Amino acid sequence: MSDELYLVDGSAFIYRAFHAVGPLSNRDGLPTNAVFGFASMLRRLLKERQPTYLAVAFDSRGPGFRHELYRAYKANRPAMPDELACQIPYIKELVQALGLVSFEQPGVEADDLIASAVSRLDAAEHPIVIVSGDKDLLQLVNDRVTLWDPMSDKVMDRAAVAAKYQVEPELLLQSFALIGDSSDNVPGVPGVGPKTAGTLIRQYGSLEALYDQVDGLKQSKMKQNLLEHREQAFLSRDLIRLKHDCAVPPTIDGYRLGSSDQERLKGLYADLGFASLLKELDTARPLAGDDFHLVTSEHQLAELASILHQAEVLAIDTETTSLDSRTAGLVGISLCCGLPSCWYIPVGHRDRDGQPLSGQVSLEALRTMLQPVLQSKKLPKIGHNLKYDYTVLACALGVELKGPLIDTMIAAYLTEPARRSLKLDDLCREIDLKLTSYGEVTGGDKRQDAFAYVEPASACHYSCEDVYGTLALWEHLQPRLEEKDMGGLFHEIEMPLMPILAKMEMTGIKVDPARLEALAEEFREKLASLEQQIYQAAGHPFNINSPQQLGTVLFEELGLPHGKKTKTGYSTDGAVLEKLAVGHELPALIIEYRNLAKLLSTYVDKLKHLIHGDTGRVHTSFNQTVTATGRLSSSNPNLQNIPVRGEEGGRIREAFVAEAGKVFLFADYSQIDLRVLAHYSQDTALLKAFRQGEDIHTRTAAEIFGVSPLLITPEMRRVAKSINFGIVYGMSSFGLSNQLQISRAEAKKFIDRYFQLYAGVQRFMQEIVEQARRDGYVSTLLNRRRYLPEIKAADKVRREFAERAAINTPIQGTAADIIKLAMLRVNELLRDRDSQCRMLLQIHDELVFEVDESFCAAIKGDIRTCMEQALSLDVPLVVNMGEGRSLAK
DNA sequence: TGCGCCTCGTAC
DNA sequence: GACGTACGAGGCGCAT
Repeated sequence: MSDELYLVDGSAFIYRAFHAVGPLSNRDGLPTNAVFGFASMLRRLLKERQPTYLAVAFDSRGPGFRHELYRAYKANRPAMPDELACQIPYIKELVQALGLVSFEQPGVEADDLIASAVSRLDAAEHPIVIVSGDKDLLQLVNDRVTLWDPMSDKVMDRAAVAAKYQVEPELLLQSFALIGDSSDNVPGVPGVGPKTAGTLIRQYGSLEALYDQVDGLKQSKMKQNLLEHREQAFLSRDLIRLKHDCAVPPTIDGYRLGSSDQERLKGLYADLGFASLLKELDTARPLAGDDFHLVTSEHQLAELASILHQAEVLAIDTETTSLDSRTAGLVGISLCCGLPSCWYIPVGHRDRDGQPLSGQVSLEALRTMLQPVLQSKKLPKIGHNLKYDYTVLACALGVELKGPLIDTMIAAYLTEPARRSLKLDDLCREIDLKLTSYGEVTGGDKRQDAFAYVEPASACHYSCEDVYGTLALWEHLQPRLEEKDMGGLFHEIEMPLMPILAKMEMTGIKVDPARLEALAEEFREKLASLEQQIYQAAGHPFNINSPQQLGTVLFEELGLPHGKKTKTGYSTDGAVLEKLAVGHELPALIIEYRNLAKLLSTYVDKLKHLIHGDTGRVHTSFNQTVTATGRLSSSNPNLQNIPVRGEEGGRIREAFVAEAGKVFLFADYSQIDLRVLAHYSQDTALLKAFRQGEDIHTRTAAEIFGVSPLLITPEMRRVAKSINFGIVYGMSSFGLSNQLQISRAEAKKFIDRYFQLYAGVQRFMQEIVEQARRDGYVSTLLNRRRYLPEIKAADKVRREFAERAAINTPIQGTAADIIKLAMLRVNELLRDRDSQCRMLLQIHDELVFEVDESFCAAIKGDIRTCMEQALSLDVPLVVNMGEGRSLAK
């Protein structure tokens, strides 16, 4: 950061930019070359000089005091062309958006404003750089004031002025008065150029002194010119003399750079079509990194440890050999217990041949020295995606991170779950921190363990930046969480949940590879046979997996009636095929083929590859920052969508088996969504149904069909069940008619009847949409938020989508809150009973445990109680339990 | 070859 | 266009 004040001659640069940059215009045909040139100049200035103080001065429009002195002043200048004039407002907008101080005053030029600023601040002896190419401003140069022309990158200081004009800058005005300035139509004295003027002024010191003694000059053409143009010389001096008494900020603080308005800049650049500048907006200020320390010895590590013992907070980032935290090797760890000091401890860096580098710390020393700090229950630990580091430290170092845990990724997610990126560098960019990218530090090395080959010094810089950014981010996010009253949700639920999820992931679930293999073989055989039958029925081979080709076969070649269409062609989804199956053999074959192909590729084959060699278990990731509603998600593999319906689905579940001597214990909430709906809506009928422990679908059927629950047929119950589900999702009569294959009129009758009986539900739906419109967001019982900006969209499709989300999110999200609470409670219950009972999976409304056969009966009731008592609603929460040796139950 | 989007299908 | 939340496979078009 430079301490100098930069005074930019804005008007001069506008002209120079206009002429220097070739023709350029935006999509609307607006000329943009001057704005672009101006923006580029400022960009370079800001980037290269990183000024703390900067102001831009502009000429005033219309004639000024110099015109009053001399009508011909600048008379030789053509008027500003329209193509330039129309760009001026954009340049001023740019300067404002950049957060720069700017001045403009009636009747005076930019030079005068700069001179006034110099005069004011020169007294304070503040160093000043005038940014201009205009020689008139050289008058202002002195020991602390220089002139810099960024175009030519020339700096004019006192010495340079003296060399060029043979006089000190203080005398330049006198000299210039004689020389004149043809570009401004300032006359001067004919025949007098820089050399002559320099000589004269050096000798006499001023115009007055010169003319006092002009008689003494020997007779010459020059003397004659001086005498003849005496008035002109004095007038020229008045024209060139800069005004020093304009109103400008009196102290340096008035010139301090404000913060730029990124949104405004984005809008401006977008309007002007400045793609390159737009792109660059994303590159914020890089970190200086002068307080980043590489720990190269155990002695230094000991010193660091003693500092950390005093710490009140600790940000952590681990660098590893793999994205898989369970198996990753530790390469280094960076720590920060308060900005800006950060440390990097290298432990696993290797040379090109894979040999360990010297100047590192051993894993053992790291563990010994840091364990007390890492396991301190008092010291808060901050990380970005801390579950990753938690797992690495547990698996690679054998240390369980303790203390209040703080994950900035989760914090950012809670404040705005719909964010498109939760990556550390993207979030840091929003607080104006530019972090080095992983690709930059590894030099594009694509190996999984590329980081191990990074020089410790570069690794130190990179890793310290991350940990610095993480702490800075937390300082930014913490108040935002509090503002939204989400501190409780964050500290009491999400963060304590994180290590529970980490342990579930580390534990994994056993999968029997032999069963999978047998299944794979069977499926492959069936698929091969189906494939032949399909080709036969179609008349020729084609790619069955391509909906496009399938559409051609079904609807063009075979001429079957096509139903709905997708954006890209005919729909061939299950519902369509189902209808076609009555009239032709092919659709039925496709349905069966699709079913098996899906199971084989997504589950059987995929799972086989994910079984971990030494444990025979698969380890999913439970993602805590993905969904819009607060649910968890599961990936690699997704264990939340293992098939459960259908015969083959059950066969896949059979491949998930409990360890010898153990059984799976299943605990799932009964109708949690509808119970939450009852609580939210306070609907009398719904509350009553749940309080009396009735079968809700049968009850609903009885209501809408107007018969005794005893007379409800399975078909009637199915209809009621569809409605109950549909309600939670904001389904329309169209959707219901589709779902049940009934007419829209019939579907509408059912829905109307439903709302008659459950009027409170309808009121809730209206109110929650209203609330979303008013607040811009909806909340769950535990204060989780989802913003729904599109609830005000003019586009009906978008708006209605947001309305359905407004209805569904409090329900789905509250159910997610409840099961998270339950997981915390159950975790307490099972504390220190790891060997007897471990939580393995969460599937939205269900928890799966692996329990000692002998312990199952004893713990079952307690788990049920934990879950049922997780949160007190106005209806009871009911949990169904089951046991089995496999997930097939 | 790699990426993003589309369609489809699985779960709750 | 029409039912909310996810993950992921395979196809396909496009940029590299």
